[in-house]
This record gives sequence, C-alpha cells and structure tokens, in this order.
Amino acid sequence: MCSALYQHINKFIDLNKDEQEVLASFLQSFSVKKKAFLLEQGQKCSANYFVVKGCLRLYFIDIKGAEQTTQFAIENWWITDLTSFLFKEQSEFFIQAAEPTEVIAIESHHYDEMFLKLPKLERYFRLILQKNHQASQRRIKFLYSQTAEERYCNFNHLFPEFVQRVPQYMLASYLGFTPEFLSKIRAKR
Amino acid sequence: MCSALYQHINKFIDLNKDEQEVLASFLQSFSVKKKAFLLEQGQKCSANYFVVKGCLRLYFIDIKGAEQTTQFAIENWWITDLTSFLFKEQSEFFIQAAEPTEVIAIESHHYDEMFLKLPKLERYFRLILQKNHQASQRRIKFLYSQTAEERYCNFNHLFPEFVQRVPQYMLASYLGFTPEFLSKIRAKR
DNA sequence: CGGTCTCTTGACGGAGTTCAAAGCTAGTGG
DNA sequence: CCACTAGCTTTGAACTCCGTCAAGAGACCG
Repeated sequence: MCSALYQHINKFIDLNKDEQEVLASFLQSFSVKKKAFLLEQGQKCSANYFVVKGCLRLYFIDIKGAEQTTQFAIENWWITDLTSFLFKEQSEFFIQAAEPTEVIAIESHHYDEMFLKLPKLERYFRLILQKNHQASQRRIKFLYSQTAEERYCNFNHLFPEFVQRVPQYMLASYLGFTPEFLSKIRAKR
Repeated sequence: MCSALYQHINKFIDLNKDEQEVLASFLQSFSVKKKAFLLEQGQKCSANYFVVKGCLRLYFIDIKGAEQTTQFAIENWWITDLTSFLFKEQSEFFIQAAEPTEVIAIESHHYDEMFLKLPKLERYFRLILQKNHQASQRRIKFLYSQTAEERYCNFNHLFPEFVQRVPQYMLASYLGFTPEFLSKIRAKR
C-alpha cells in the first residue's frame, strides 16, 4: 500500500520490515481527484504529502485575485505548507491535485511521534530537505538571472515531459509571469 | 571556541559535553575580513558555514555582469552552495563577508563522518533545513505577490536593523531589482 | 452538443531597467 | 587628522519587457 514510499526511503536509508510496519501506523494512503483540494486558504495544513502518482501544486491567490503557483510535486516528492503544518497556523495557500493523484500523508499530530519512534527517519527527511534546499537555490538563481522567455525555454528544455502535464496558466505563474505572456512566447516559434 | 554553535544546537537537541568534543573535531573556527571570500565562482564549495557574528552573503554574477545576491546569513544561520558542497561540483556562486565575520565551518569531507559519529545531529540539521524551507516558501510568495516597492517596504519593516547593516546594492539584488531603482524608491519618502 | 475552462491575439500602459554623469561617504595612508 | 581615492548612491531621460484588459477561438467534459 505504501510501498512506493518505502522504496523511496530505501534509496536513502535502510528501513527493515518491522520499522516499515511502525511507520505504516503513521501513514494514510488515498486518492485525490483532479482539481480536488488537500488544503484551502484559511485552513490549517494538517499533513505532509508524498506523491505516489500524479501531480499536486501549491498556490496562493494574490492581491489582484490571480493564482500564483509556488510549487509542484510529482512522483516521489513531498509537498506541504511547512509553516502551517509545523505551527498549526492558518494557511495562505491551497494544495490542489493537477492530475488524478495518489498520495501518502503524514498528519501533523503524528509527525513528532514518528521521529521519536523511528529516529532513522531524521536522516531521510534531512536528505529530502537538502534536495529541496538545492532546488530552491537553483530556482532563485533562475528567477534572478533570466528573462521570462529564457525561463520558459530553459524549463521546457529541462522538463519537456512535465510541461505537457499541466495547463499553461499554472506553468506561467510558476515561472513568474502571466498566461498571456506565455502564449506570446509560444507564438514566436 | 565553538560555544555559539553549541548554544544554537542545544536550542533544538541535547548535546552533552562528550558529544560536543566529538563535534569539535569536525569544526574549524576563524575570522573573515570584510569583503574577503569563502568561495569564488569556479571553486568547489568546501564547507558549510555557521555565522557566529557578522554577515555573509551568497551571490552570483549574471549574464550582464551584475552581482545577484541570493542569500544572506547573519548570526546563527548556516550558509553554503549546497549543490557544490554535497557533490563537489564547481560552484557558480561567491560567498563573501559583508561585515567582519566570525564563522564556524564544517568541511565537506567531514560532513558524512560527522553524521555517522553523531547521529543526533541528523535531527538538528533536519530542523535547520526545515527553517530554511519555510524561509524559501515565504520568499517565493513575496517575490510573486508584491511589487519591488512593496518588497522593499515590507523588508524594511520586518528587518529594520538589518537594512542598516548592508550596502544598498546588495539589498537591491536580494529583493530582485536594481540599486538605481532602490534609490528612487527611497527618494519618495 | 452545450457550457465552461483554457489559450490566443492585439492595443495600450506602466513598473522597472539601462546608461551616463555627478554627488557623497568611508576607509586609507601620509 | 586631513586629503585622496575608490566605491557607493543619487538623478534623469529614454527605453523595454511584461502586465492588463477585453474579445474571440479552441478544447474538453458531461
């Protein structure tokens, strides 16, 4: 049921059968329909989500009413509003399925206990967070050094298959510009 | 010698005297003169740096030759080019002291060994990386929802004392615009 | 096939950049 | 402690990339 996660964990640390069973008691596995929400603005983000199959996105509504996508999570990535998840604050974000998605969730009230019972997982999540931090550093560098058009071409070149998976308006806001402008970039080729 | 770091660690986990001594064998503590470099473009980022006192910045030179500051680290923050640090790749970044700075460094060839000998630190670094991830999520949200002027006012409001500590051209690039434009924003008040 | 999303296109406007020159400031050495 | 210099900040004019708005064309789903 949660084997996709166990496989992912075992790329980073060794977790035996017994430990997997302990971990299972903290997990929930379920499906999310396309466009359904795992989090809405004003709610507390109750879980950290691991994508088994499909795609989730994290976004907020800006002051002008436009959706701004700040993060995508595809297979084998974790996604949550960390501040809301850790401190039980009201979130300013939405987490929505961009495709039909299978997820594994760790509820926040299990999170600390999980680390107490399975300290090995400290290392797994440290390594995951390191990957996130690398991705953030790379993203900021792209945002600060390239024009909108360059960012699109670059992203398209790096992740051609992913560009096909999401609507252009989500991609546009993720890359930091408007859907109209993305359309004009594409028209040039 | 490294007591500032021990104090910081003990905010998150308990590290006894013996463990502190083990840790000390992986650390180096030293001073960096203002404007001196801990990392230059093309080098491998050999260490992860903890700022005891002062201020470091991470920046790169963009295609037009302008410095783009992507991160600051003041007291009790860690800073490194993670990709270069972890994978011994040539860095595209510089790490420079924005003030006379005292740092504690963990060399990359000690990093894995440190976690083997002191697995408790997995938790400490997980928690640090969680803070970083929160900061990144907040930063992306600001970048995507506010104009240059709003970002400056907001930052100025949140960190008034820090704004005094660094030259405006560093702050401008950190906030994602040019020094000239920052000057014009300030002229309005 | 009907309605709702999504994408395209064009005209216009504005936030922020570029470039260059001049004015400041702070650090350095004599 | 003053003078000099290099680096930082300011200012203004011209420009450009990208946003906004609105209307229409496609595409997808029930």
